[in-house]
Amino acid sequence: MTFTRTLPLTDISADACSSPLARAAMAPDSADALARSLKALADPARLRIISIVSAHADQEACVCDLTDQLTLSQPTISHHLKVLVDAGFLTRAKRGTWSYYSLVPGALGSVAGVLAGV
Amino acid sequence: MTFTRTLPLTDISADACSSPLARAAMAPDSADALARSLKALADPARLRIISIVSAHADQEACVCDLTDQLTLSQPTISHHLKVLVDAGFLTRAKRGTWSYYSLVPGALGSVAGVLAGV
DNA sequence: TCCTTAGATTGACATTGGTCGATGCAGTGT
DNA sequence: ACACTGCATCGACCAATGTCAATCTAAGGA
Repeated sequence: MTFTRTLPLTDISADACSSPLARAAMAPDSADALARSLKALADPARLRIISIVSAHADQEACVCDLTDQLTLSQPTISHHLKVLVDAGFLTRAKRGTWSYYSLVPGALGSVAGVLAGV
Repeated sequence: MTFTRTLPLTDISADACSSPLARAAMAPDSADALARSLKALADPARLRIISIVSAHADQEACVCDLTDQLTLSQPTISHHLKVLVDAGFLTRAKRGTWSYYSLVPGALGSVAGVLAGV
């Protein structure tokens, strides 16, 4: 069944506390995706890892660079690196005995951009 | 005791895998602070809350707006709101029976800016 | 071939974090 | 005064997360 109603412009749907919307809210899916990215970044050790990698002239650092500067065990650092790779912020390149980690270009900026637009 | 050594430009300190630095890495304190902010944002429900608040024309929403749109219990939503207020992303204004939450201007953009500069 | 080294993986542990039901509390209307 | 409503707080529970010691794997050098 359908209704046709004439309402004054000041009518606010059912609830007295609600105010009008200027635009649509974020979709649940987008919120999930952004939250996953932010979770990967929301750790001091991981932020420092990203910072150390990006501080290198060639945007690349090996694990030994990180174990030197972070007061964390090697397995823990390896764990954080995996989280960042899985989240798409770093890539791993193995050369000889060493593993080199690089920033994925634009990944951080993309998250920052989405965040600013929320 | 002090040393004076003459080294070729290609010398890389002690470790063979290390490459030169272009700039300093993030300080541990800064990493902690940024991580705290990101942790507050790194949850789908909280991102949607921020989005719903900012979607309102007056940048303000009451709790009933949120309980309508999020499939979460009222105490859970209240918990998320507290996290966001404590982190400095929202402010609370109680008027009559209702609590209205507003965005703190620039808070989100500030985090996005710091993130982009890491 | 054996030993050493760089780093990833596993398993265990303690801590944090998200969720809800129950309760408390301040405004509002009757 | 009383009941009701909107929201915050509390207590408990379970899942997710950060950390490390121990182990495993692959690459290099003797």
